[in-house]
Amino acid sequence: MEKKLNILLAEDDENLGQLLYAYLQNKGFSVTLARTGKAAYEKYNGNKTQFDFLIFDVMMPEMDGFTLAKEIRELDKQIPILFLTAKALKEDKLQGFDIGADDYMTKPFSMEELLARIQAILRRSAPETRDVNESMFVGKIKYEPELSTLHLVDGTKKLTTKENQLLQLLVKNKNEILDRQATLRAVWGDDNYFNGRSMDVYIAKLRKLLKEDESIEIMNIHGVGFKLIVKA
Amino acid sequence: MEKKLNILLAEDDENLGQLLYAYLQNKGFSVTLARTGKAAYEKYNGNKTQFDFLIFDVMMPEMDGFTLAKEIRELDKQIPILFLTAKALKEDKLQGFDIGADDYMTKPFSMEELLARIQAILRRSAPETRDVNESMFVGKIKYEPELSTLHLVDGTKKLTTKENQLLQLLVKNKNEILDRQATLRAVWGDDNYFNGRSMDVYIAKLRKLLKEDESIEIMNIHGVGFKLIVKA
DNA sequence: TTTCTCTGTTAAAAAAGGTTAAGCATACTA
DNA sequence: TAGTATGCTTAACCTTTTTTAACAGAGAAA
Repeated sequence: MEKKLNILLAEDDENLGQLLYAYLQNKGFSVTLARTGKAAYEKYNGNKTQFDFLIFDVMMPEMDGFTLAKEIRELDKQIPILFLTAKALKEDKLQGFDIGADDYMTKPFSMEELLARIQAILRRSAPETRDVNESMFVGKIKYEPELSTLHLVDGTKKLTTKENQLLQLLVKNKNEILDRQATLRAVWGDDNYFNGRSMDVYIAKLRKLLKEDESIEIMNIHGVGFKLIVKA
Repeated sequence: MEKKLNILLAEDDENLGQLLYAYLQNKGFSVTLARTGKAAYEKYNGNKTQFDFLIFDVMMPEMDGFTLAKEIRELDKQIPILFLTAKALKEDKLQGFDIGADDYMTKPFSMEELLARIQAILRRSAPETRDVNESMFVGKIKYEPELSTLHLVDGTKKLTTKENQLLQLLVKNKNEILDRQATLRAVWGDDNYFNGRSMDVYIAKLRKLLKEDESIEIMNIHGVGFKLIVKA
């Protein structure tokens, strides 16, 4: 039984938004529609493990699609992103790919082709990495992000909101650097928070929780961020 | 050193074929050019493991791109295929995706965009899973760059971020000159940092760490940079 | 040689991070 | 409604990491 894939769609045009929403829903996807880039960013941050595919209009109020994608790319290097744009300008397309777009569609486009491109991208993306939503293992420790629970040797530990958000990001960037500033923005929501130490306090909490598995290490990259390392 | 990727390009138009050949070759790919679908099929069959990426014109004599792709898809479900076509017709594109295309470009297109799309597809198909346990030897000393650890005679030494970054660069350029300016940009990220002495301090640190192995030497090339020498 | 620039090394200053505990707000609950 | 538990932030203090300063040598050029 296949799990329904979750698409986050950011499109400010009411009509097109509704149309895409209905079409993709009908094709078996679960779709979340956001009207602005900012709304999309917040929905993404609300539950990072929720989405499997991102479709962003480039031109949107409050936060354009490129900026939005750049933010999210810092937190998730893998998730497929497809841009929609009215402009067919070459530089735009190239900028999109530079950010790490997987594809690019110029309006107007046909629904069928959009679907075909989504499927082409999904076919290529590794399925094992993505369908880990409901439960996964960090080293030997079972982790259920949806339930905010860690299954430790001495029982199940319920994580707090912040602990869970931070661990999700670390896990998603396993063996890669998780940028400090981007994390502060995503979890603590404040750009000018750079002096706060909350994040460090939470890193300490997580280290303590995870230390029963010696193969796990949260390594600091001085001045940049943290890296969750899971040794084989 | 990165492995050169092999592209099989099937294009019957002499001019476009040559142009693409030269461009992709210049961008660091190894390209095999076939003038007909049949020729491409034969080249593919000559050595199936040879190619990493396929680019097919749709309209070609003897065997069209779709038929060619269909044939090859039976033998290899994974290899990325990108179609080139003069037609922008919807049905054509959809037929292409149906066969299992990864992307589709309509002539005329820009070389840059072609490259961007190739890279987007490759980025997805090779989910660069960096091996955390990768280890190597610098002389007799075991070095795990991903874990920032050196295994010295008197125990395991954990390198700091900067020590590790610098050592990685030295090792990557073993027995070759590592340019000073380039290193400053790469590790210290600052173009106009050319007066700072941090790098020299870290060279000194590394020398101290590595001096237990006499076959290792970090040599200064006056005014240019450093060279990590490992005697046989 | 003389002079200037570049490098080697050490020590001290400064910045960033690790950790614990105290404060604060908020929600629960008796 | 007061008391209590919970989650988060802030402060404090200490450690580690990085940068800067200082001075001595080495190398290159005049």
